[in-house]
Order: sequence, then structure tokens, then C-alpha cells
Amino acid sequence: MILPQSFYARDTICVAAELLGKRLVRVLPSGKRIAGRIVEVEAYLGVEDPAAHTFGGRRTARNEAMYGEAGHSYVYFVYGIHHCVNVVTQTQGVPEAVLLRALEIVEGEERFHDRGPRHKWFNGPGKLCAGLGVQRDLNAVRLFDPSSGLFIEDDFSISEGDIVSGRRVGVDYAGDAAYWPLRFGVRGNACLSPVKFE
DNA sequence: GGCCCGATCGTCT
DNA sequence: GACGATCGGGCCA
Repeated sequence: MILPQSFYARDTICVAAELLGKRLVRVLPSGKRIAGRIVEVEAYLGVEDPAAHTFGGRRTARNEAMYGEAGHSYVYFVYGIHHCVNVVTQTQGVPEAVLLRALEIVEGEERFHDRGPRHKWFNGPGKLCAGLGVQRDLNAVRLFDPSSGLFIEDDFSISEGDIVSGRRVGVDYAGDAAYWPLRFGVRGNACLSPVKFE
């Protein structure tokens, strides 16, 4: 049911595409379970990717989790307001990851009914973290371990024809790399982030 | 629906 | 001291 660590220790683009349809589960300190189907992701290809935090081998306290074992989380804080969560891929020392950008809720809906239309509850990386209560205390945790409070379960697989790809969002500083087709989504899903795939 | 803009602070130089 | 792997509100259509 829970995806094994070996799922993540592979080519980052493959992991990104195969994460679509899987179930991201958050168990809050209260024991309450919230889960959503992953419908949008972005791949970040490590030292050779100008859009990645680890471009050129940059290694700091913040991005240390990206250099760690596959299947760990990488949570960081942006714009002074939001958190974003990634899944670390590849082997130790190869700092690649997949950013989780949007979910379709499947468990715990009642908690969100006062937050506007359902398809906007998790349609962006910042809202995804806010909705699940993901902050830096969940950085570098094991996503293949149910005791982490954040883990990923097998659920659906999306066939290649139902996956759309496009440019990545918010990385214009990376030049051409912003246009590499490393964002993947479930075709036609209402819960995708607002930025269109081209 | 789309475009513009301000918020707000951790992180790195 | 500058900037960001974002969001929501305001405005216009």
C-alpha cells in the first residue's frame, strides 16, 4: 500500500510521472488523516538544472535533504509566507527531487468546506502545504514510513496519454531551463494549479 | 477568465 | 541587502 523507498531511487522524470495518481497522506498530531491524489508535479534535475536549488552543486543547510536518500522529503520556505514540499529521488549524493504542486482531496474533505470551491483547496504548492499542515518540521522525513506523519500510498497509475507536460512555474530566473517540459499533470483534472500547460 | 501587484521573512552573498 | 520552485485581492472584461 505504501510506496517503498525503491520507488524513488530511480530516474527523476520517471518518478515524477509515476507519482501522478498516487495518494499523499498526512496524519496530523491529533491523529486526523487527510489525503489527496497527486495531480501535478515538477521535476528538478539537480546539479545540471539551473532552476534547481542544487544547480552547480550548490549545497547549503537549506537544501541538504536533496543530497540525502531517495524517498525523503525536502520542505523549504518561500516568499516569506509559503512552504513547498518535494520528494527526493535518485541515490544519496545526487540532489534531484520532484515538487508536489497540486492534489485532489480524497480523505478529510469536511475539514475544508469553509474554504471556497473544492478544486482550489490544494491547487498550488503553497496551498498544498498549508492544507496538510506541512512545515519545516517535516523536512527530511521518510515518505515510505507511516510513522513520519507524511507518506505516499500506491493508488492509481495514470497512463501516458492522460499526462500533460509543460514549462515549469516561477523559475524565469533559470532562462531556457524554465521552458524544459518538466511539469506534469493529470489531463483535464479540475484540481490543477491555475497556470496552464501549453 | 486574465493581468497586476503587494505581502513578508528565511536564506545566501 | 536582495530576492524568491507563491498566493489572493483588486480590477477589467
